[in-house]
Amino acid sequence: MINYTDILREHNLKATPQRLAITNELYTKGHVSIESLYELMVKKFNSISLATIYKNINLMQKNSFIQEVKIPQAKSVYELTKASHSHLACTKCLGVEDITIDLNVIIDTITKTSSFKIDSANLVVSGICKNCQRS
Amino acid sequence: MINYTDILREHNLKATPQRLAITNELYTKGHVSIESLYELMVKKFNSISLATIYKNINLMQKNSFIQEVKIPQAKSVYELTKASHSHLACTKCLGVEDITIDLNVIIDTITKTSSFKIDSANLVVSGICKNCQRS
DNA sequence: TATTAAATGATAAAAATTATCATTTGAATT
DNA sequence: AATTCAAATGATAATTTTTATCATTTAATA
Repeated sequence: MINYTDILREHNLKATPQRLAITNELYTKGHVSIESLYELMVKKFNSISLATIYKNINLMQKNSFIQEVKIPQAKSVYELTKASHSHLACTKCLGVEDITIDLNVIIDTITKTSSFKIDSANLVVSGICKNCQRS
Repeated sequence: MINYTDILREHNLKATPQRLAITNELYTKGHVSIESLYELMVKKFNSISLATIYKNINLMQKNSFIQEVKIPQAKSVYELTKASHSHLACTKCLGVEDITIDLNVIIDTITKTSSFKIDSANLVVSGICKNCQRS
C-alpha cells in the first residue's frame, strides 16, 4: 500500500483522508468509474458527499494527477497518470486494462500525411478479455 | 446533396423530414455534437424537439446508421457510419477530421501479446489543425 | 496551538438525457 | 386517392449527471 501523501502534495493537492482513499482505490483497481468510485468511498466514509468525488476528480484531472479514459459505448473510467499507454476494454465485463504499444510509427505517418501538429494519441481497443472468453 | 430516403429505410428508419435533415447535416458537416445538431435543426424546423434529436441519435446508433466518436477532453460528436477509420481532433477549434490509418499491425501485435479477443480499435489523435496553427 | 486557505458535506441548481403520451405522419394497403 | 396503423414527433415531465453554493471542518504552516 503506497503512501500518496507526498505525491498528492507535489500536485498541489492537500492530502485529505478522502483523497488518499480515492487515490488508493485508483491504484489498486487501476480503472474506476465515477459511480463505482462513489460506492467504494461510501463504504469507507459513510457520509462522503458525491460532490466531493466530483470536485476531487475534476481537480485531480486539472492537476494532471489522474486522467479520464473515454471508452466507446461505455462509461468513462479514471486512472492515475502514468507513462503514455493504450487501453483494452472488455465489452462484456466492462473492465479496462493498460497496454503499452508503440504508436510512434503511426504518429510519424500522420505527421507526414496530414497537416496536424500532434500532441497526443489515444487508442482504445475493444473486445473480450481472457476471463470473459470462457462463460 | 445525396438523397438518404432509401438508405434510411434500409436501416429500418422511416424517412421523416427531421431524419433527412439530421442525416444531411452529418453528411455535410462530417462530425456534429448533440448541441450543435440541435441548433442547426432549430433553424430548419422552428419547433423541433430536443427529444427528437436524442431519440433519433440513439435509434440511428442502434441501427448502425451513425456512430458516436468520443473525444478526450471534449464533447462527443456523431458521424455517419463508414469504413473503419481514425480521427484527428483539434484541441483549439474542436473540429474533428477523419483519417485512414492501417491499424492491423497494432491489432496483430495485441492479438499476440495479450489474451484479448479484439473486436475493434479506436484511435483519436489530438493536436492543432492546419487552420488553427496560424492564429 | 493559532491561523488561514482549502476541503468537505449537505443541498440547491443547472445541464444532460430519458420517459411519457397525445397528436401527427410515413408508408403500405386497399 | 382514401384508409389503416405502427412509428415518429413535439411538448413536457421525470430522471440522471454534474456543477455551484455555503456553512463547517480540517490540513498545513507558522
